Amino acid sequence: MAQKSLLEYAVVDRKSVNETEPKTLVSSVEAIIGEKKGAKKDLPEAPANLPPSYFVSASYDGHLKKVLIKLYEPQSEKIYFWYDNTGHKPYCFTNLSPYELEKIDRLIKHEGFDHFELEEKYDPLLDRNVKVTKIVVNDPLTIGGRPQGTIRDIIPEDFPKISEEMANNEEAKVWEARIKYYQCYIYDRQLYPGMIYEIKNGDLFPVKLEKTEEIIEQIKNAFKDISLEEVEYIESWARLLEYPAPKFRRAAVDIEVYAPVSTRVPDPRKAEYPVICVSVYSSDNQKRVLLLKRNGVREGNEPLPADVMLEYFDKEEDLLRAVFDVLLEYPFILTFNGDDFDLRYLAHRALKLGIKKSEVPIEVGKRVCLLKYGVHIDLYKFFFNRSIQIYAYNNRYRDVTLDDVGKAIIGVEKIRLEKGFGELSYTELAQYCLRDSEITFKLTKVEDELAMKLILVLARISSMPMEDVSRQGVSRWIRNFMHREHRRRNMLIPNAEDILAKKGKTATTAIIKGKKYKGAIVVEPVPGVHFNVAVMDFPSLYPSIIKVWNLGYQSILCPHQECRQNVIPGTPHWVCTRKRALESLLIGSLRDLRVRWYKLKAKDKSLPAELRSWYSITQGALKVILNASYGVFGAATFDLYCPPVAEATAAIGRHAITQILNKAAELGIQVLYGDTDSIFLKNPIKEQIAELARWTEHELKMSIDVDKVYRYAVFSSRKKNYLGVLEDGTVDVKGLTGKKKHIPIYIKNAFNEMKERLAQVKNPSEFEKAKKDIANIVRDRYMRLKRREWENLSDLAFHVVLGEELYRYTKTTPQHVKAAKILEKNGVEIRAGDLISFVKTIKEPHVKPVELATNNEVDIDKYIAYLQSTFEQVLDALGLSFDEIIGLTKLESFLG
DNA sequence: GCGGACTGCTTACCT
DNA sequence: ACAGGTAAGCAGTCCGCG
Repeated sequence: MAQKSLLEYAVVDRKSVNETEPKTLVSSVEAIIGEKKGAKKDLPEAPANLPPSYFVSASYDGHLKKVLIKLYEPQSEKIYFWYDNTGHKPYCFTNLSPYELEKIDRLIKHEGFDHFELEEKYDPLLDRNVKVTKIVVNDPLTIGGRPQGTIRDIIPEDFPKISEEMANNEEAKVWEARIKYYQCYIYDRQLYPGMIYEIKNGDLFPVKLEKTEEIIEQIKNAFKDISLEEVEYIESWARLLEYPAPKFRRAAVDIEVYAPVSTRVPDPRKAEYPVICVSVYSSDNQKRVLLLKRNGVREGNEPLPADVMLEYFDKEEDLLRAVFDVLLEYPFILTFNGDDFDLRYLAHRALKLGIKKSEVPIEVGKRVCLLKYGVHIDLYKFFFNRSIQIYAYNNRYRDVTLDDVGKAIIGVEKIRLEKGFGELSYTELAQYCLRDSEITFKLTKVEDELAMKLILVLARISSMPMEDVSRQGVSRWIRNFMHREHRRRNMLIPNAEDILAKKGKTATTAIIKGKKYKGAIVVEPVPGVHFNVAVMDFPSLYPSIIKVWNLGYQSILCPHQECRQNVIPGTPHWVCTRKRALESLLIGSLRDLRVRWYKLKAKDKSLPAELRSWYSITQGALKVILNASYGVFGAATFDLYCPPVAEATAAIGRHAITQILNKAAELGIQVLYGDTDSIFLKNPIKEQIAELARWTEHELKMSIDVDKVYRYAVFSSRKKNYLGVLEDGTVDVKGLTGKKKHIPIYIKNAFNEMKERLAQVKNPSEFEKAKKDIANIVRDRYMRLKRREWENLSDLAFHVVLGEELYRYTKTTPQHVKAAKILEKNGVEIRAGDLISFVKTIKEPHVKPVELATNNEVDIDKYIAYLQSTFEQVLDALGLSFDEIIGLTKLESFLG
């Protein structure tokens, strides 16, 4: 019965429609609708009515000159298209009057030019309203995006030629000319990607859910103590975060291409070799492997799961068409590196085989590959994102490869191949290929579909389509929600160069050479073992500072005379007392919502598990955004780049922690260590902690609380290097070499043994025995090294990421680069980002890729030195010496 | 010509 | 394409030294 209504909402890719090839389009439409006859041949209308559906994507249709919104209807699990019907057009702003603009021929006669409108907007840099002219055009490319002849270039180029007769000294300026048109549309219409909409009589309406609205009322009530303006923001954030997520019907796709030289990856732009295998692994339990029949290939007898469908194709073209059917069927398609390889290869290969462009359901872009029907998520891009890697997945994976990410997150690794694709039997190939799409799919399934939901939540926060949010970095997410709010409040979005000209200067000196301003304070640790250590910290210190101190590009160094007394400690900068900065409000409300609602709800055992998991995902997404919210102001690539804002934030942070340090001393508490936003207190009593918290709240207007208590902590004399054992026996290791992921497992294993032993220590008296055991662990590892006892040479390998392309190392040649160069000579393709594994050898150049090395060339002394330095970081704090531990051994072995 | 002191480069980590 | 601060190891350079 759902089928019938589907016909009404005919799902159609209008983008592919053109005069020459209407028929092929219709057939793909029929495939989607599942109806062979009766489909319209002319341009079908957008659905007149559509039940509640998720806004998952937006783009611009160059043929229709309209914004296209893709809606995912969760009942039918299909994508429906909605085209703008409001007549919204692209535009930008200028300070020139229409009268002046009339004189610019290239503008007036531009084929895309439509008309002018006069508008008044608030200019946040001047803190007053300004009159601007809105230049409305028919096509986004008229404003920008082409190499020349666009409005954003014409105006500054041509105005000086006429300005004399205009008797105007003003500089010609253009604003908001670099915003993607579909984003502009989303902001103006106040649409929220990721949220639920319905279509009624052809119009798009947001859907309200009563249940969710009730929760939002609860949240508002929980924030009765703060200003109305802030509650408004909290409410709108909460709405974006509380609305439920759908089930995502999706399929992971992976392809294998025949390659004559097995070490060389085929070029997806040339697509010279046949696609020999494609696997599909979907949320509706389809496991398919499509294989190309080739001469002389064995059937093979590798075991495959019983529910796998193997499909053989005589012609490659048919295989590709079958894959395209998959791309037209699933609303969400997952790949790992599909932008650069799988989808790109498929598209080019299809054209090469004579398939018409209109029949290829892939939109090939410069850097991305999107789909005509659904949403393509390239998980490589998503997992590559540093913020996602660190804050959402806690640095669990190191190397952004399907193998490493799969191993770390779902415990499934790629199948190792001994031979090239050309020599594999069908079943070997199928097994290999299917594993890849299996991992790809499961990466989005694990932890209650964390990856999909994160993308959804981030799309809501940032007002971006799911495709964009999964591919772009945190600074884009932040920029976009700030742009959105500028538009919503009728604020002119400033040009980066104008912010910089007015507020680009920093006034402090960084400790690190080449940095722009001074950062955080790290307190010198007190070396040794300390029992009962309380760690107090400011939750989200920098976002709190931005909130409390009203920081933002508009408020710092504001134009008002009376604000100049409101100086930021440790800087000559002042901050506005008259007007609230937008960033302060946005980041502040997000911070409060996370700390005071989502973090609590994520831990609330009284909630059903499913809801709790959603809250946990949400607070994680907020963490990612908040953690970056200060840094972006110091990043030149950020559109609202404003170095004094970042500098002020750090300066206030230093001020805050210094004040606390003084207060702690005054209260007679010994501070063992501190870093940026934390202080480690030795054996404090409850009253001291309470007083410190009370004082901070009162004096600094920021909260501080006990984050954790270590049964004991071990400090060396090094900053950012310590070890703490929690009450439950968990061992926190920070910064120590033994934790770093590049060190050989051989050394790491010994370190972990020590860690386990330390976890058992409960009080000072138990320490003595533990010390002996630890000495034994070290000694044992040392002796085994001396005797050259190891199971596998790979246990001795160092693993270092190649940060640059090989040829770019011109200043020095680090060891991993030497190893990489040797690999390259051996025909292995090496690229930036690759993880290089090497062992230290006796002979020049003292390194060798582990793949090429043998046991007897290992330089034992180098490993002993490494073992020593790794352990000394802990041993000296325990009052043990590596040399003594080993010296004893020498004596013992001498005595036999 | 050699070795120690030093600086700079690179990576991995902490907040 | 978020920031600055810290540690470690190695590469490369400078300087003194019969």
